[in-house]
Amino acid sequence: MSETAIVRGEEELFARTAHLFAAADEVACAANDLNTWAASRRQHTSEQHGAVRVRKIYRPGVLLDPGTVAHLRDRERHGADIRLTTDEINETIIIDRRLVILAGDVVDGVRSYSVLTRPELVQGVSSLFEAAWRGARPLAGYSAEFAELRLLAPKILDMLASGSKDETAARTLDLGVRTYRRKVAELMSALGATSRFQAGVRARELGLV
Amino acid sequence: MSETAIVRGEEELFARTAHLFAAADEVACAANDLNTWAASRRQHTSEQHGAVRVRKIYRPGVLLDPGTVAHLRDRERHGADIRLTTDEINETIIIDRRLVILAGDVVDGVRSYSVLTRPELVQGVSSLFEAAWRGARPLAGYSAEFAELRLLAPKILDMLASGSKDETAARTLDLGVRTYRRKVAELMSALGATSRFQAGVRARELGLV
DNA sequence: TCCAGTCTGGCAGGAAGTTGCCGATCGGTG
DNA sequence: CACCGATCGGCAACTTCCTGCCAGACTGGA
Repeated sequence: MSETAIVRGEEELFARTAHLFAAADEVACAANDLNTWAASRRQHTSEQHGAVRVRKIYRPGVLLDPGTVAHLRDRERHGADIRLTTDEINETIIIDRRLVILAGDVVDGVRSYSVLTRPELVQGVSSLFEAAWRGARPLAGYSAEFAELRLLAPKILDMLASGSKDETAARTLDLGVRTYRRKVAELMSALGATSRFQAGVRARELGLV
Repeated sequence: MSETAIVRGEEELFARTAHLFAAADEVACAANDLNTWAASRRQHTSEQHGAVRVRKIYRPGVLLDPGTVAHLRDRERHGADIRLTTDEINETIIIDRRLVILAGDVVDGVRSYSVLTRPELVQGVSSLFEAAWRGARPLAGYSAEFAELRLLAPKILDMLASGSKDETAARTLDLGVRTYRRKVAELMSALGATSRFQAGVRARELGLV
C-alpha cells in the first residue's frame, strides 16, 4: 500500500485493513454514529481484550438510541474508552499512531476512505484527535442526563419525521404542548441542531428515524 | 434459494442475485434514491440494451440533485422507463414478474432485503407496483418544472442544514427573504415534506446534504 | 409530616416560518 | 414601443415554534 490510498466502499476497506485491526495495540476512532466503522467491529469484539487500547469519540446524539447506548456500555465493559463531544468531527480512525483512515463522501452509494501512512500526516491527524479527545467528556457524564429523554425520543422523532404539528404530536403522545416542545428542544440540543431542518438531517444521519 | 429469503447487506444481495439481473427480460424498480439498488446497476449499464424492459419509480426529490438528474436522463437514453410519484413507496425490485426484492431496515449499518419467489406474493407485489406505476408521472413532465429550482437547491439545502435562520441564509445567498422562503417552500413540496424537520430527514435520505 | 428537588403544562410574549398580495423589474415578442 | 409573462422582493396577516415564568403534582428523603 502506498503512503496515501483511496479505498472505495467499506467492504474493500475492511478487506485491506482487517489485518491491521487484528494486530493493533491502539485504536483511536471518531465517528458520528455506530455504523460508520461497523466493519471494523467484527474484529475487536471477540478477540483482543488484553493490552489493546481503544478510544472512541462520538457525538451526544448517539445517546438518543437505546440500542446504541447499550452497545456503547458493552464496549466500555470490554475496555474501550468512550467520550462524547459536541464539536463537528470528521470520521477518523487512527491505528497504532501509524496509520490513519479518514472517511470521505458517499458517491454512487459507496463511501470512499483515505488511508494515510505518511508520518507527518499521521502525526498531524493524531494531534487533532488528541485535542478533540481532551475536549470530549466521558460517556458516564452524559448518560444519566439522557436517560429519561431516551425513553420518549423515538416517539417524538417519529412524530417530527411524519411532519406533524406540535399540537397534534403532543396530543398523540398524551403530553402537554409545553412539555412536548421542551422535549423537542432537548432533542435538538442533544443533536447539536439549531433548526428543525438540521435536527432532521442529524437524526437521519444517526439512523434514529 | 427457498421461497422467502432474508439477505443481509447489499454485497450479499448482489452476489446472490447478479445472475438474475444478467438474465432478466424485465426489471421493475421503486426507490427513493439512486443509491439503494446501486449494486444492481453494475449489470444493466453496459450489457442488456436489447429487449429488456426497465421501469423505475422515484420520488420527485431526486430531481433536486443535478448529478442524479443527469444520471436518470442517461438511463432513459439507454431505454429505461422512468416515472416519479409523490406517494410513499417502499423500495422494491421485481424481476421478470417472478422474483421480488423488498428492502428492509438498516440494522448495525447493513440493510436487510427480503427476496420473495412465491407466486402469490410476487403477484401481489407486482399488482401494487403496477398501480403505483399508473399513478406516477413521466420524468419529462417534472423535469422542466424543477430546472431552475435545481440550480439553487444545493445552496439552500446547505444553509438549512447548517442551521441558519432564513434571514441570514437569504442575505448569504443574496436573495430577498421572501424569495428564499419561496424556494424553501418549493423544496419542501418537492421533498413531499410538511415540516422542516421532515424535509431535513428526506434531504438526508436522498444524500442532498 | 414537611421540605426540597424535579417534572409538568398552561400562559404569555416574542421569534421564526408561511403565505397571499402587489407593485417593480427583466427578457422576450408582436 | 407596448405588451406579456415570469420572477423578485417588500409588506402584512397569520400560523407555528420557542422559552421564561410559575403554579400544581409527584417523589424521595429527613
